[in-house]
Parts: sequence; structure tokens; C-alpha cells
Amino acid sequence: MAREVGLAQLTLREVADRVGMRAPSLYSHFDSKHAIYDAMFGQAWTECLAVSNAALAQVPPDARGALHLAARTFFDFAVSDLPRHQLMNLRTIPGFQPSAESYAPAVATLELARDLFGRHGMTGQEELDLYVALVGGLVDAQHANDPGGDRWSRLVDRAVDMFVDHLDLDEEQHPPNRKKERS
Amino acid sequence: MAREVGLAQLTLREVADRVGMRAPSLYSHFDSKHAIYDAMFGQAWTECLAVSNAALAQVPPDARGALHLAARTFFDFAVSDLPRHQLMNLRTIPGFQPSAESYAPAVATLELARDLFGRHGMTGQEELDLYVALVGGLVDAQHANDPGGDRWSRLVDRAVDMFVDHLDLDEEQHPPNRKKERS
DNA sequence: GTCTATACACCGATAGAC
DNA sequence: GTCTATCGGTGTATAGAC
Repeated sequence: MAREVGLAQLTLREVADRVGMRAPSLYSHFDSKHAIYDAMFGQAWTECLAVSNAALAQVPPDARGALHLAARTFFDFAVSDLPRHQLMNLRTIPGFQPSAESYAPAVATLELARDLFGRHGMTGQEELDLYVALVGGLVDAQHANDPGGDRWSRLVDRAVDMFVDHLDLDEEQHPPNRKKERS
Repeated sequence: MAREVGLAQLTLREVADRVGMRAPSLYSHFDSKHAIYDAMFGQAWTECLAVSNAALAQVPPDARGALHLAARTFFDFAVSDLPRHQLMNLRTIPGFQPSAESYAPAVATLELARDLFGRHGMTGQEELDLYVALVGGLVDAQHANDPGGDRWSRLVDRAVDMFVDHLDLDEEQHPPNRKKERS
């Protein structure tokens, strides 16, 4: 329903209609409307964690390849569903704060990224923060300025190359991929 | 009022109260609540355009220094006022779409950045798009993950250095600022 | 226990008197 | 141009049937 009418346009009466109930009956299952958003939040991040784990299973051994796969995986996941992304990352619902329980798979996903970074010798918080901002910025720009298109999607690989070059992360068998070279 | 109670928590009744009117009287001045948001949107971007122009007046001649100033100016402006940033850049208000008139100062601000890029030989759309995503990502990460702090603010200079290094933009009097050197 | 029926307070918006 | 009165719709809550 969020994908059809928009995340913030959910009404309890229509939600109830779609599951064959009256609106007040929802309170037998959820404490409030925010509790429904909270369940959706946890569900979305659990799904993201699963996708990330699946991608991690076939991650290349080199840092550049690993970050390429990680960034592309998260980018595609975030771009493929705007309402879900609004719920997961943006604070679109006024006053909504995820519960600690629903937040757990979100921190677990970030922990996955932290492990991947540590695997290639990047243990600093700043490097991970910069990476998070870079990939998140690409996602937001894609959604905000070219919804449904690929104008920023085409920049993901280049952005990761820029990041890897900046940290001089390559091992010897993978030469630096400087400047405007694309795969 | 948006800074006090939040952007989405504006109610026509309290807005009217604060200007000494009754709620329906607002409709003599604005067609709808969205029209009020639209006026605020135009006002915010007009202010951003003015700040950008002021910064541009004292921009250094070299590309690296210019991008440092431009990024810092926009970042600080966007971070200093969350409700304003939500209105300008995020789509926090459900269903709100800025009018062409209010959108004009936004495109003018982007045009300023495009001119600055062209001044240093960067005429490609991709370079500007990547820059927009990078700075926007830093702003969003700062707001979302460390509101009121400076965890991503401290990364702005480094991010710009990474970007400038990637494009090999330096003229000879300014040596590349590789790796983790901070000013 | 789970649902239906009903009510409350609030919202944006409109109609019409002055 | 501002007001009063009011409308339909919303999230939320409670009472009570089955």
C-alpha cells in the first residue's frame, strides 16, 4: 500500500480494509500507527541485512572489488523502492523514531560494512563515515533529482574508484584505476 | 514556528494565531497550506543563493580552494537549519511539490556551481553530479546520524580533497593533497 | 480474546455574513 | 479582508457484542 499511495499516505482505515478488518481492530495487533511503521522499518532492514549477507558471500578478495560490490548492492536496494528507502533512511514520517528492536538489523548491516572495511585494513571511523556519506548521497541524489532514471546510478562505480584511490587501497595485482577510466 | 515544533507539525490554526488571525483568514493570502510551504521554499533558496553569491565574491582562484569554499558554504548553510534543509532538499512534506517560481532560485544556485566548475575546466555533467551527491551525502549523514554534532562536518575538507585529487584539478602552484593530510 | 460500533479531538478546507 | 460556522477526513481510544 505504501508503494501505491506513498509512505506517509497510509491511513489505518484503508490498511484495515486491505486485510479485511475495521480500523480499530488494528489496535489488537499494533499499539499505534507508529508501531506499524516500526514493524515495516524492522522488516525493511532485515531484508537489507539478508541481501547484504548474500552479496558478502561472493565478495571478491580485493578491496576495490569488494567495495564495488558492496556499494552497488546497497545502492540498488535503496533505489529500487522509494517508500522503503524513505522509511529506512530518511525521516519522512513526522515524529517516527524506530524502536531499539527494529533498529537492530540496521546496526547489524552497518556492522557488516565495518567488518568488510576492517578486512582490508581500514579500521578508522572516518573512512567508514566518508563511505556512508558517499553512497548515501548517490542514493538520495538519484531519488531526488532523477527518480526512475540512472543518472547517479552510472556514477556509483566511479565514486567507489575515487574513494579507493583516495585511500590507496589496492594490492599489487590490481593497479590503481585513476581518472576517468570506466570498467 | 517550523524551527520550534518541526516542519511537518505546522498547523494553520497556530500559524494564524501567531500572526493574530483566525485560520480561515490565511486563505486570503495563500491558496493552501502547500502554498505556504512553497513560499518558505522559495525564501530558503533565495537566501541560499544570496549566501552562495557572497561566498563566490571572495572565492580563491585555484580549483581546490574554490571547491573547498563552495562545499563548506553549502554544507554549513544546510546543516545550520534542519527544518529548512528538509524543506529545500528532502521531500519531507507529503505531496509537496515546489512551484516553478519558487524553484527558480534553486536552479540559479546550481547554475552558480556549474559556472564555478566551468571556470576550472570542468564542463561535464557527471563531475557536477558527483560533487552534488558527495556534498549532499555529507549533509544528510550529519543530520541523520549526528544531529548537532560535527562528525561529518570534519570530513568535508577531506571529501573535497578526494574529489579534487580524483579529477587531477590542481594547477602547478598547488601541489596535490594526497592521502590523509589535513590542512 | 477478537472484533464491531461509536465517539473524540484535531486537521485542512470551504461557505457566507459583515 | 476577517470573521463564524461547518464539512469531511484523520489518528486514536473505549465500550461492548460474540
